[in-house]
Amino acid sequence: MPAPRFTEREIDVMQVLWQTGSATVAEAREALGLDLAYTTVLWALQTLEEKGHVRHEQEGRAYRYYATVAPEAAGGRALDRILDKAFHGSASVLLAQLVSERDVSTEELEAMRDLLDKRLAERKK
Amino acid sequence: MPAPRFTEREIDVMQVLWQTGSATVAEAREALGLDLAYTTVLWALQTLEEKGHVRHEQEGRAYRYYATVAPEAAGGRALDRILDKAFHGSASVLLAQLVSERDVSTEELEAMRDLLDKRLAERKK
DNA sequence: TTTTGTCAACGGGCAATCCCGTAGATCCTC
DNA sequence: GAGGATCTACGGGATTGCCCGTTGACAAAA
Repeated sequence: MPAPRFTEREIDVMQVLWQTGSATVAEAREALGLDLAYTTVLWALQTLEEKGHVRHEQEGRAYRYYATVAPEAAGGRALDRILDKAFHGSASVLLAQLVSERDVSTEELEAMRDLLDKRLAERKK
Repeated sequence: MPAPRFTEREIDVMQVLWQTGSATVAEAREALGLDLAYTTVLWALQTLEEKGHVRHEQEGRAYRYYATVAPEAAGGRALDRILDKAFHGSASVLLAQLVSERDVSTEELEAMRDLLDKRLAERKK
């Protein structure tokens, strides 16, 4: 229900959780690579939990944190913003930018085209 | 050289400049629609200029502001971030999110597919 | 000349973000 | 037990984003 909006650090931490599935503070700190104090990472996780984007379970003496928001949901919301602000709401202009000036593999391009074909076929019906 | 990164308000203001081409403070304030004080909009433009994302020319007694960054460039950079953080760097997953849960017209879908076809054809050569 | 209106510049205030040091609890080892 | 390691909780400091009121410059109208 809540529309996730993340700050800089928050999204860094979320990325770790999305990639690893879950993490303790120490694990997240390690995965981040940045040179942050333990309590800084703890603070980020606690504020994320306060906002409901993360939950934790006790694991021994430590907390293990889990994302409660799927990356696609967060990404989708961010996409909305960019689409509106920078691409006039045009998905095709966004796509053009996405595949230009960026190395997208042939396989990926084909997958993308197939996806669109499929969606167009459905629409025809 | 400059890697544009915008805050909330900044992007609002940039959007005005992108849409209208240029604007004085008063014009931008008007176009924003939000109920902001004159000096608040001025502040936003001045900080944007400080960061090099905007420039101004004298026009009568007022300044006329222009964006120095194309919306596609700003959007592309933002896309980079999302692609990396929320979509594992996969453009196709991002595309899937883009066309689902969002109303994209059939024409637009076709334009997107054609774009990908074209790009794939070029790659074959 | 006086008044009025519009403009940029300047400074201050508030809240959020970000970061860390310290304290207190708990467990493990000796 | 005592000492060390590891964890969360708590509070404070620095920075940044954000917003506005006031001031002074300037010109046009009265």
